[in-house]
Amino acid sequence: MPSSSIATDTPLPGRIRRENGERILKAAELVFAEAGFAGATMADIADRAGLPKANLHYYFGTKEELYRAVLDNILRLWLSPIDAITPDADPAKALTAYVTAKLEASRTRPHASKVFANEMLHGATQIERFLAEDLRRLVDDKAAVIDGWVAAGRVAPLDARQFLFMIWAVTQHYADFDVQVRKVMGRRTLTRQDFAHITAEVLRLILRAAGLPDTPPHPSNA
Amino acid sequence: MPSSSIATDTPLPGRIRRENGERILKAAELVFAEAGFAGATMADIADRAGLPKANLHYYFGTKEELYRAVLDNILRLWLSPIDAITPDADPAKALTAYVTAKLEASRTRPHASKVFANEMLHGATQIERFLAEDLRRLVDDKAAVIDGWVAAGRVAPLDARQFLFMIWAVTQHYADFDVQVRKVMGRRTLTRQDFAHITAEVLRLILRAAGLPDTPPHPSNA
DNA sequence: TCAATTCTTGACCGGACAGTCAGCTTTTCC
DNA sequence: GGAAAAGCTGACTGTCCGGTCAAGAATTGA
Repeated sequence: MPSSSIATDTPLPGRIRRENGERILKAAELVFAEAGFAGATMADIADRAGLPKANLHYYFGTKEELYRAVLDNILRLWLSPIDAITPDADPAKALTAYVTAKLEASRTRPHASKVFANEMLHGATQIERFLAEDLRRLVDDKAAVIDGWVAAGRVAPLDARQFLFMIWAVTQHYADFDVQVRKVMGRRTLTRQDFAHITAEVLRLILRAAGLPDTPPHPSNA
Repeated sequence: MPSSSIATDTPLPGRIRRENGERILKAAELVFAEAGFAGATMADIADRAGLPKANLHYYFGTKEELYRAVLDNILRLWLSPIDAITPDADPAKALTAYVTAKLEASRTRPHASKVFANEMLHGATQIERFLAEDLRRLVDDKAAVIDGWVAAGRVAPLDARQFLFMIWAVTQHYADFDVQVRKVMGRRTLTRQDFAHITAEVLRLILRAAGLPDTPPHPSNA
């Protein structure tokens, strides 16, 4: 649907490849999210992308290659919002920004979250290295930042790694376990309003867990 | 392996059925946890149970029937520890008991947790009714209890449902995403000691989220 | 002991699925 | 305009897997 923009109509070498590649990746993310790697079929992905199956194999040699491409996209997406956590940021503001961004990702990209969760659940064979290297480094960094906050008395004493796990677990829960959330809350779907409420309540819990005072969101003019 | 107890050696009608049934269920839980429903094969389950494949179909007609039996076992297991949450319990004690029990379940029954998570992730088609009826009722009940605590000023203001989701998300995270936790913490496996540490830190966070004072665990003689 | 019941299992079947390929069309670039 | 490159696809194949079955072995209960 973004093909209605002006530039994409310009015929350029590689245009077809890029457009179809993206179409396939999008369909694949959806199908992998719904069915998992094993349960997904190339035929189903092809149908949802509106392309014949053989065409998928023209762009991505194998199912596993396609799956890895989907995961790559997701990992890139995954890491960025944590940038909010920096040594001299205000802890309450930084955590608010981070949690809000993670919940927003759960709302707008639930399929990405589910593919990631599924990969974890089944042993993370495709992204072991990512976890053990990139992610570990990142967590070490951010844990050091939070430790700094603790040492400076800016947040209450806590284990920074478990605190980060908690933020991940809670925010991704609303994408990964959305069925459970919906059934228990008696909703057919989770609306933007539902997510606004959830964000406020989750922020309250997480900020309080960090020993930060609840700041009721009143329109400030600072 | 529990066949070394005295009673089970006594030949009794139905003994074989029970023993083989349990063996298959145990193997199935493991394989479904590792591979998901679609990725699991009856042949693999049969191998792990040490039985020929045709025998599985004698006890459980179809793969789906076997899967449902595995899920039934898990759901029963899932609900029980929440009993700790009652109107006139001490909130700190009740929550400590609940969180500890949930983390202990993640440690001792990680496969059960993963099967459950996988079922959620892929739309909960087998347990929709359970979620919408049993679980919803239970959550309504327990949320009312927690609301009572809030109204009495015994815990800080919070949305009881999101608070329960948070406890579930965090505690189950250590079973479902164990790979991530291990890789990031640089552990090959999570030991009992690791879990003791995790339990203490998670409790600290959750109790503080509920506005309950941190009580450092010193040996009391009350 | 012996018939009825329960349990066991190798061999087999049909359908579904990932992946291939040869021949075709479209696009690119000079 | 035309050759080369890139893109497309229907038809096919080999494998894997859930499920069946018939014939036999073990267990039960009298």
